[in-house]
Amino acid sequence: MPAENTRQHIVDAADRLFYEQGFEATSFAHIAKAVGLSRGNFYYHFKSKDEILTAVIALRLAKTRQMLETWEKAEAPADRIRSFIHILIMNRAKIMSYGCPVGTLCSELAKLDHVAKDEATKLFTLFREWLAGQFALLGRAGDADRLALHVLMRSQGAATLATAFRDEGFVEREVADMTAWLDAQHPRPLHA
Amino acid sequence: MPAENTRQHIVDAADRLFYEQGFEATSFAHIAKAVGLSRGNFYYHFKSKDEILTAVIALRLAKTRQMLETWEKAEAPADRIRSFIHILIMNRAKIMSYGCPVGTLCSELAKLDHVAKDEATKLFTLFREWLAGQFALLGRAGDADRLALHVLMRSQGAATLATAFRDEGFVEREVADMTAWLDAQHPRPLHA
DNA sequence: GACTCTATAGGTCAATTGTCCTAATTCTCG
DNA sequence: CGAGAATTAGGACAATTGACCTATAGAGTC
Repeated sequence: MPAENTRQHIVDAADRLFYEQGFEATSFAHIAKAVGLSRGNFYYHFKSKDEILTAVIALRLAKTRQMLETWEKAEAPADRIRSFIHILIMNRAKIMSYGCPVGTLCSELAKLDHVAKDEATKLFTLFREWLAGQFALLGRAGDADRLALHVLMRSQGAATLATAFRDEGFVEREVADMTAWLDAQHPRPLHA
Repeated sequence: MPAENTRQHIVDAADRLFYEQGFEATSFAHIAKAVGLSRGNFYYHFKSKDEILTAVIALRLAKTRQMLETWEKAEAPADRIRSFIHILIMNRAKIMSYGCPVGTLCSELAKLDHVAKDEATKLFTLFREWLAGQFALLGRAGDADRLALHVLMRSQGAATLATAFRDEGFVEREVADMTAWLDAQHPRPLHA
């Protein structure tokens, strides 16, 4: 029982630290201190640092799926997409400090040419396919994937610039722009 | 004479390695090996790793200014902005492997809460102000900065997704989209 | 040739890295 | 309780990190 608990604590701490400091810059000692565990004990739960990374990515995938499910509660696909866009507002404080958790992780793993980089990209794929599904429901099945990538692209760009300039007003303006763009994609509400 | 030469070699190698592997992941030994120099000798040219980073950022700022000057050769401001947009095409191979040199550096330094992070942001500011200047020439002085940030945002988003998905077609489509958007910003060519 | 300044090599330093091992503790269940 | 498994602590490992040091080679000047 405490085993699964400890494991979860480790993954939670690693998840936070990988986001705030980056994967490479976060050491076993950092995670151990955050969890209040001895360094040696780590290797009972995880055989390597890469294994922790895999667990963190799996956790993020699960959390993301859960978040997407929550957004499905909204009736209108456009409202669901708005939920996605509004993460930028909801998490603006953390984004201005550490960027987008998905984008920065993928970029770092790409530079390191890490084995798990494709696994991390699945986080993007999850959003991509979900967004495409919503655009299809909006009657844009023909270019749903293109539109999904467009929304992803704008979110990523906004997050990167938000981190660099630390400008809250910029984030709000970009979200407003993006929402306006979204409305222009489905002139007649609910035409599905 | 060979001193300035060696120093330049170090900065060039560090510039490349910081881009390809990231700042944190690049060690003195890596740079030394790349230049073919002994590790110890480094401290004659640079007192610390941060000092090399400062030199690299200064180099990139200088290179960027030079690049912007080159683009000014184009008569029409819209063509100049198109030059900027086309970096995505020109450097697509490297971008798909390592992302945007500016965006990824700023993101990494933000996570590390590094002293030089504001200095790195100046790279963005350079593009931002130059782009705003071009939009002003297009008769959009009123919202020139907003438009400049928009172009920067799209470039950053496109670069991040290009790295994650390694999709060359996506980059080309985004550049086409962005160019179309640009044309829509100045209906009458050269209205300045 | 002696002197000075620049530049380089190579060694040393403590600290930290990821990894592994063993001994001890705690827990579970018969 | 007691046997066995699950979990933990703490140390040890070689390798690497950024940083510093001294000795020396080289070039140029007086």
